[in-house]
Amino acid sequence: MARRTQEERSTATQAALVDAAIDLLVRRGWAATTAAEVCHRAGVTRGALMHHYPNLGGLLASALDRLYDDLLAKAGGPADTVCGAIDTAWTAIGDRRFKAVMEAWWAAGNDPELARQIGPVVARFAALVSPRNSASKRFHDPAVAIFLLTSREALLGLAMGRATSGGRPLGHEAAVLAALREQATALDAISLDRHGAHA
Amino acid sequence: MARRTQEERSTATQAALVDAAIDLLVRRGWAATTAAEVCHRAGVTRGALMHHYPNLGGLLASALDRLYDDLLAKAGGPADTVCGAIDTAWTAIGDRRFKAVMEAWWAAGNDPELARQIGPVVARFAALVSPRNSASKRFHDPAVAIFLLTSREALLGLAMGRATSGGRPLGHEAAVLAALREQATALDAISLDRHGAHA
DNA sequence: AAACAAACATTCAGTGATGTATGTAAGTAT
DNA sequence: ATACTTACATACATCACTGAATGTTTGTTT
Repeated sequence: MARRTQEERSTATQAALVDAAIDLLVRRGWAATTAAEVCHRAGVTRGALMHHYPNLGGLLASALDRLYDDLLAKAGGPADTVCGAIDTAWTAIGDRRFKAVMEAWWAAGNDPELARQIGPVVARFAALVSPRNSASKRFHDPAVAIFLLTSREALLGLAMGRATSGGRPLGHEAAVLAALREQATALDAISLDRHGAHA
Repeated sequence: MARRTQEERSTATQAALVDAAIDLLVRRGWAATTAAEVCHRAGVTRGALMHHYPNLGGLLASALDRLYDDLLAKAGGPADTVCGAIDTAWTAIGDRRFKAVMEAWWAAGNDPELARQIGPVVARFAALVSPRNSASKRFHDPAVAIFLLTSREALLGLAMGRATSGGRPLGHEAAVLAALREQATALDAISLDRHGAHA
């Protein structure tokens, strides 16, 4: 470690804090994600955290924000097929780090104060996994819309099953995913007949 | 309040504690369900709690156990149609008190110690909302089985949506439920053709 | 290199939760 | 009526977490 500029130092410790926070949320949950533990894992002291963020909540909001960007990049742009929409949603929801989002989501549901602090980023995630942001006309078909809504709930259920089983996928997870994709593909075929011709 | 027998006193305060615990879990979540707060709402002191239960976890396990019995009675016996299975599951999952179960379930996922204490009762709930306990032969059809599994995940997703929205149902909840019941009814019709004739 | 600012580290006081220990009142047996 | 047990209440010691205040190092400016 030669000489590092101030900005390099800052971004390095911020990254360490953010990574440690996400990892801790995923592994041990919201309650165990304490400032002291995050700092310990990040290899800094609580003074560093308080210097960069107003409080623990501020760090967590920032960490979730970065995680959102990561998952968004991983998922790619909005899909234009039903099956693609399923895959996009599962790319985000099925990621093991998504548990951090659920932890925050769940905690915010019980704490209005916290909801104000991390509400915006949770809303971003809600939009990411929601079919509404897919502007494709094909999704305006009521049958498609309701299928996507139902599927999203099922994917969240699977994610919850994982989260409450130590991160291990449920035994029927693969089968459920396959069934959803099959239905989606069928809907795509129908939809292509109707709307696909005049694109 | 005339003279009460010891047993009456015991059951009364135990009921008060159990009810307060469930109510608190539903309204304010796991973290806010502290021994002091539960006792305050139950109108007793922490001494009473410690007298009847080894610790807070013991009370919560007992409370969830009673809640399980309540929801089981409300749901009725195992259904013999696909649509009935959906309704049965939703009778339990859709109950507002089910949030208490989810709170415990979620917390136990992050705390092995807690998992040992409330693991058994959570497992009972898992079985209640699982299609596996329906012994009907009709459910052995792979298409039916996978549909039930997928539906259960979707119902859990809806319950989670409620829980994280202050208990208010999501806007699309009714539509999703209707869609699931419609699919279930269709499966029942097919299944009746095949197996129903020779009953 | 001196002066300054940013990036940390350390310490401290306050809060809230928990389990235990002990005291008291209500019910039960003889 | 007395001894005894059960059902509580109160008081206490402890621990974990937090935010604030202060001290120290590292980098930047001139």
